[in-house]
Amino acid sequence: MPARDQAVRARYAPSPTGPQHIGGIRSALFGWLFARRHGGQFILRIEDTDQKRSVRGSVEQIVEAFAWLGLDIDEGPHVGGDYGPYVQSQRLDQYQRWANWLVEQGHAYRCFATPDELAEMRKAGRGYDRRYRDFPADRSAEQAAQGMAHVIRFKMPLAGTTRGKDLIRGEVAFDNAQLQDAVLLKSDGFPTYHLAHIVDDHAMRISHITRAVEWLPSFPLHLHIWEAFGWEKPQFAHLPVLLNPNGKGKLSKRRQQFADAGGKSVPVLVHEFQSAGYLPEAVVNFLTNIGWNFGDDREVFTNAEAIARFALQDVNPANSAYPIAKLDWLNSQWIQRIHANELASRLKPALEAAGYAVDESLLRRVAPTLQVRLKSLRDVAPMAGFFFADWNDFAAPPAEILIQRKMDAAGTRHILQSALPLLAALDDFSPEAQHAAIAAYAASSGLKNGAVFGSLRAAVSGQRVSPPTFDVMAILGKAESLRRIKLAVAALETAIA
RNA sequence: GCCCCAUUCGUCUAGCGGCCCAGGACGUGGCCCUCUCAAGGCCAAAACAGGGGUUCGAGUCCCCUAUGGGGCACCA
Repeated sequence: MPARDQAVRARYAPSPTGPQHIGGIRSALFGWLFARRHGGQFILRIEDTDQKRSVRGSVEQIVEAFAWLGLDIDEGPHVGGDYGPYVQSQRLDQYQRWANWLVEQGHAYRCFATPDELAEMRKAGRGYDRRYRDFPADRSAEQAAQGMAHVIRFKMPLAGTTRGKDLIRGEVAFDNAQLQDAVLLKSDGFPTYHLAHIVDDHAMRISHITRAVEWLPSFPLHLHIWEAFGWEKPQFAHLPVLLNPNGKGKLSKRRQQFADAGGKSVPVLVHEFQSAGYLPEAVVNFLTNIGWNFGDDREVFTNAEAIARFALQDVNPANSAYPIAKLDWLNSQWIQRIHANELASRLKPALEAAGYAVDESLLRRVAPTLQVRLKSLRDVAPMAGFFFADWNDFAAPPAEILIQRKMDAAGTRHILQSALPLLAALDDFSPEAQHAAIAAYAASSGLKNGAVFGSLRAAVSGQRVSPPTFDVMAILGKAESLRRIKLAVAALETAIA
């Protein structure tokens, strides 16, 4: 059991195509957990060899997403490292040099087929027919020297079977006759993924390639390229992917509606989780639990706890439907789990976003009452926003809020008027003291607790749903609580008159 | 069309030949607790895709079929 293995280096190598998608993050997370488990490094490399698809600002978004989730990166374009640059468009000379080396060694060849010719071949049903595979070397070099447009293709074996070891699936086998002579270097001098990632993973000493299953079909190609270079191969793990919540198709890149998720808009981009009020701890916990499990039936665990147990061999090879409903539960678990003061500081932005000017010491007193009743940080505004509105502006809520079930205006007014002197008489205005006084009143008056407590709740909070009434009053203070109750009494007077 | 990978409750999963008339979790339903909303506790319904093998014994191994996912680009 290697607690430390300096040789372990895993990486996340996304294309900079915009906001970070949760599917990509999940793949990255498994590589990250693996690296951390073995005391290794986790590297970020930007694969921007397709100029058309690159989106400005993507790197910043990736870095922000990882920072928010608490996944630290050891080397990358934003932090540097010994094996940079970590952006492929800055490594072009490497790819060209190695592509030419493969041609010289006879492992690859120049292909002068035009786009029209290729379209023709595709139309005919089969792929590229390898027409330049045996093109004489001298003519090939001559045409290239004349500046004739060409790509460099890899010479795949024409027969036999290629076997590879996948850490998750075990041995996988492919019939070489099915494989094509893939393009390594495009006519614009940019490499394809196939060439670039191998040159980089070798140069950056990557020990374990963790990537999504869609790469499995090109695994044999990559294996042959590694062999052609004569480089020591890393280990491979092809990770399962996330499917839409209904299990149909890969999880969509775009935010969208899913019937199976109750018509709710399902978050898929990292910033959507943040703005929806999910805790990063909950999001990471959620993702870690898909395709991998803690091992002792525990569902709620920290990153550190997961790291201590993580193994790629334990990853479930099957793709999974995106179990988004579980995230709400996990989020509420995490909201209960963090310290109340920590919750307070995380709640502040949500309140401010809702337009409240937040008094931090007040928020610290309110936070404990919210801990068991928030599913999302965003729920704080409807539940407890009233604490942060200007108290001077407080107005009694309408009668339909004040009057509880099976009660009328007169009865409600009577309850509030009776409570007033009882509360006023309390020297200790703690929730417990209030509860004792009011519960005694309810019992002696023959009223249900619900009717009494509910009337008070509505009077002081202005809401039907709120944190526990006596907690609310304790936080508001005796004077403010009494003032609000009197306001409610007055409102009911006019309702009756 | 060809190739690859996968297949346990609605969903996420445990299970690596006997400990499984299949366990946990979310969700759902019920009960309890309860000042609202929650949280919490208890209970319930709910699955080994189908068919062949191998074996004393199969959810676990093999084959076929079905279904799902992915790939077959000068995208990654």
